[in-house]
Amino acid sequence: MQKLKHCWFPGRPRYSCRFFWAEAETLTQAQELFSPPPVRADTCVSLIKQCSSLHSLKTVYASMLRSHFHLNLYFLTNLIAQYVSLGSISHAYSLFSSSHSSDPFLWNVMIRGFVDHAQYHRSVLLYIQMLELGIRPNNYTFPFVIKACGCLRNVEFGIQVHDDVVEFGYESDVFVCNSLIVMYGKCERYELSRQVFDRMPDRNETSWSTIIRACSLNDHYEEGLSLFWRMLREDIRPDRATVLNVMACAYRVNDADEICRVAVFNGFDFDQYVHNAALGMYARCGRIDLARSIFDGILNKDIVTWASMIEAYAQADLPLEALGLFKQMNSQRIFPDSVTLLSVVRACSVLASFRHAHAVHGIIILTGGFFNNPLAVETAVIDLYTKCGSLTYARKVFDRMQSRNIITWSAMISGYGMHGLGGEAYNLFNQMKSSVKPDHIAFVSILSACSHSGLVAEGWECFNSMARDFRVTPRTEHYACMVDLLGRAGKLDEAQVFIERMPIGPDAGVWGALLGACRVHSNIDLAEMAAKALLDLDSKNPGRYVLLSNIYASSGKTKDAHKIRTLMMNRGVRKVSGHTIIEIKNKVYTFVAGDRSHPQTDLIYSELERVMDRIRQEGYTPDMNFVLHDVEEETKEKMLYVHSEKLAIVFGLLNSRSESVIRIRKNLRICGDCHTATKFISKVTRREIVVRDARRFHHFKDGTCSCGDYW
DNA sequence: TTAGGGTTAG
Repeated sequence: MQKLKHCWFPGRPRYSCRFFWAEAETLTQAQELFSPPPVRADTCVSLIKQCSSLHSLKTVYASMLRSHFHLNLYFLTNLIAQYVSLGSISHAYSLFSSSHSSDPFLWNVMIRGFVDHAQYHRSVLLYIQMLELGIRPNNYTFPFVIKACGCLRNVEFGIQVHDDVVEFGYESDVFVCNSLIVMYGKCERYELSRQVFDRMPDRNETSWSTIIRACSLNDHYEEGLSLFWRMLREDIRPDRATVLNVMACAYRVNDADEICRVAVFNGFDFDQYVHNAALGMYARCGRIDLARSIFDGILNKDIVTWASMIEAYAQADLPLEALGLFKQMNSQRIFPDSVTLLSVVRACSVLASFRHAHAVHGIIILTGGFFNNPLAVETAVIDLYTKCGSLTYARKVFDRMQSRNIITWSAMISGYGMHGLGGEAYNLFNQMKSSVKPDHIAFVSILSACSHSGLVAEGWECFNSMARDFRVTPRTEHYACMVDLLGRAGKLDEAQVFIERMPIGPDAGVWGALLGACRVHSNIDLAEMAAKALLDLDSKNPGRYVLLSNIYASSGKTKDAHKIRTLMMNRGVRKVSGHTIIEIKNKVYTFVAGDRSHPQTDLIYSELERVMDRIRQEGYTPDMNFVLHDVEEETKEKMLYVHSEKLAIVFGLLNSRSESVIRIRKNLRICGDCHTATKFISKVTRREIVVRDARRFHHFKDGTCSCGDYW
């Protein structure tokens, strides 16, 4: 008996067969019978590249072992590259490790292999190891490593690699620079992208394409467009990628038309990618009709075409159209991918219909999870259930998930926050910390949850831990959450000092939070200060004007209130009209203030009178502050009792079973008087009423609201 | 052996 050591065996590329024992004679016979023919040097690489399966590649590798070609660096590099392209990163790395080579070509292939398989951390580690071993990276190494930094959103390491680029003399290489532009763009450091672009001695089409992409990723749409026009003026012909990138920058129909003209002129009139992007572009420009005609004009609709149109409807607040299209897609037997499902889920979230949410969740289960990103879809379902009012279902999905990432945890934490369960959100946040490092959005979720529940100490604790424990630098949205938290809790002076001490300039969100707190606690002086900053920073937002006007009105300063309304009109800012929707017996009904369009109008109004009488007897008094200058967007002529919330609730009372929960959705924040009235209605009718407004959920039961009047 | 592109969860 002897132990086999160097036999070929396709399943084990490192030619050790320690689990097999055989007689020496048997081995010799077997080798003679089954050994693959030796490979020839002139055909070795083409043989490797022809392999379309791991099995055939392993056979070629076995032949190479017989000829000792695995010791040839050129052959080995090709072999590793082929293992990578066939998806076996473990075999590739095993061969790479055994080679102990310091050839940068080989290292580049392995670094690229990790990047191609989304193992960005490993590619970065390999790059570090390469430097430690004194192997010089070259112009091919940097694009791979820089891409990994961009995908990891690790700008700190990206900057270090950029330093290496300079040190090794590749700062003028067009491939390296283009990679840097993308990496900085992805890491939200547009100014660095632009710096690289401006300093490039030579640019190619990709340089223009990538800088425009960096613009769209960082919301610098105007700059993206102007770079595109400049590119055309410099007689650089846009390629498909440039057209697609600039389409993501267009938010005006005129620009969209112009880009389409350029696209057609450059021969992209029959390009499906460009058609799909154009569809999305027109939808973003508010022309859903044009988006639909592009959709209808595409004869061979691919999955992206369908997903883009469904998403366009969802974004345009047309959820029923989105769901209708999804149904049409299913009837054509087109299997949805995860992106389509995410758009469908988003449409359902807009609809806030528990029944639809349940149905869509059912469809997702029926697909058997045969789509590329189940984690994203399950996370979206958690968000969907929380937005449709069911924390119980959201939590069930959360608990049954096999893996969770930071987005999953944040979705659940936000869900608790939206429903006023700050304590649960805080517990879950602490639980999360042991498995996942919180990012900046997770902190927004928890700070906002603390703010909605008045958890001041917990909010401070989380805020202070951000930079100290997790190296997350607070952004303006975190400061806004803290101002909201302090302001709602009545600590207006503390909120003001907090703003004064901010290391970054307060934005509209921060001032808006202070203004909102001033409204709750009737502090007119501070409100004026916040509003002064706000009306400059966020002059197009109608809610800001209405809020300030309301503050003036409720403190008797009707002239000032009127002045603000006039300013708003003069600046051409139009109010968003408020509406409330309710779903009854599989049908969705929409109400606006003073709505008389419904067939049951007479019945609704007489029932409304009756309900209002009953709640008055219970102690309800109308809050007249909301009469002349209603909370946000409804016309001031309307009387309180015909607010859309009350009409929808009464409609629900008339058309649902007495034991069922009434669920309504308001597109803006609930009016203060409606909030009070709904508490009374829940008491006198003994009905549970769930209101989802633009900010959060309110669960009304037995005369109280889950928000504790803290909204 | 290198860079960029249509839909995309908190």
